[in-house]
Amino acid sequence: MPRSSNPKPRRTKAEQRAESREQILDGAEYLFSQRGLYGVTLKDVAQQVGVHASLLHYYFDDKRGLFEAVVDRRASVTTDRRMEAMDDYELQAGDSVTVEGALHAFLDTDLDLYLNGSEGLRNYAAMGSQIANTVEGGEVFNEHFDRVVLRLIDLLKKAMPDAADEDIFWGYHFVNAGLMATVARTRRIDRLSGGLCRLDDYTAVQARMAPFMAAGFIAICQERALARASETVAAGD
Amino acid sequence: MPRSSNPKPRRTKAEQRAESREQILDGAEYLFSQRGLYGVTLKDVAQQVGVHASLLHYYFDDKRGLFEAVVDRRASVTTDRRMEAMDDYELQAGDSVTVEGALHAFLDTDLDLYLNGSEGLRNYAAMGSQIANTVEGGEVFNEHFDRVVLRLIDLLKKAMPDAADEDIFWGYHFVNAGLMATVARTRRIDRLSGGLCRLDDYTAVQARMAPFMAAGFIAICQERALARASETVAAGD
DNA sequence: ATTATCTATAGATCTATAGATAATGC
DNA sequence: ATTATCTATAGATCTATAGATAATGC
Repeated sequence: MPRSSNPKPRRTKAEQRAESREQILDGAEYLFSQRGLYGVTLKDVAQQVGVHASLLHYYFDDKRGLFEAVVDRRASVTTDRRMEAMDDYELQAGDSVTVEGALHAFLDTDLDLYLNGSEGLRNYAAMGSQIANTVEGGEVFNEHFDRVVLRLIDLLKKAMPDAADEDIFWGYHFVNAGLMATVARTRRIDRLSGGLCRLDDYTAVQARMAPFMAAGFIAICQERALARASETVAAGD
Repeated sequence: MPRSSNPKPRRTKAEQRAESREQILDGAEYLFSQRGLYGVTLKDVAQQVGVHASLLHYYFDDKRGLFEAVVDRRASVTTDRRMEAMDDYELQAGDSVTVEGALHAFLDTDLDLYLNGSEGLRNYAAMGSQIANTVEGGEVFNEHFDRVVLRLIDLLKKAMPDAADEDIFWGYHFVNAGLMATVARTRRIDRLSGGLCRLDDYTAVQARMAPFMAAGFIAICQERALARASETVAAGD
């Protein structure tokens, strides 16, 4: 029942190729976001798209090739946008980079993309949050994300020059967790809150996430800095 | 190579049954934590444990039965412990419940259990964090966790009587995300930090998580409370 | 006599490939 | 003539079941 039944409009082969690839990637992205990598068979994807299963092999060789193509299609687009947002912020903030500002730059681009973006982008994000937690699948994503993370950490160090690296990394751990859980869109928060919160209410998330995380950062970085200071005093040097 | 080759010590049938069940559950728990629900076949589990695949059907009927048995074995134990910890805290704190205190009660029991506990418990937690993000698998867990969550929210409302429910739920969303990401134990933070942070360093996590999240809560609850107040003033009533 | 475990196997499903057919491109 | 798509099928793997065998329990 997918598969348009109206007579195909004339297309060049290149167009046809591109369109078929895109449709297959869309279908795979959607199914992977629902059931993870192993929960989806090539046949499922073919059925979802409305093409024959062997066509997936024609375009993507094998299952791993298909998965990597799904990631490659989006990864550079989204990471580029985030890098840009952080570059812009740094330029604009000059010497007065703040934790909250850096986090807004880091988070809001992604939240906007994944909560307000196309259905494909939303599926991609949900897929990522599910697979990034995986031992194997995680690697495919992390190689794309590492540079974005290190850029954020760089900004955070500027905003908190006295903080210990350790504390900044721990803070990042919590930030990333919140981001992943949000774009996963499992709607648990919707259910728990009885509809009071809606996970894809971008404005609500955007208004709370950076401030929440910024306060957390400042708390642990200051607290630990004080603890270190008093240890030094107690040690007598 | 699993499967002890030394002559079996004499055991009663009930003991044998219990031991076989446990071993199968351990193996399944481990494999599910590594590759998720769909990434593991019954044959994989049988091989891991060193028994014949058909034995899994004998004990657990089918794959879903096995999965549910894995969850059932741990779920009530861990949720009971957490409920107890929160009850104890409330009793001890009396009228002066704090956000950080409530979060310590909520988080540290779990962190202790899952970072310091037996290998089985650690696997269980990693499995949960991976599967809770899933559309299907999530349900199995959430039905156990809901009461723990609502208990925490109850405590948080006591600590912040002026906060909007909405803000408390959003804060919880971030807390839970951090907890899940921590017990998932993918070691991404270890890699990113170049070994500076270790995800299973219980003391490090315990010292930072509740303070981080508490500061976040207070930030968004106060900020939003102020915003509501000024809206009211602006509206003139 | 009952229960735990293993053997054998049916039937379904999955990945992957070879080769046929249908459409576009010169 | 080249490329996109489909048909047919091999071979592997998976779940599940029936029935045989080995061990424990009276």
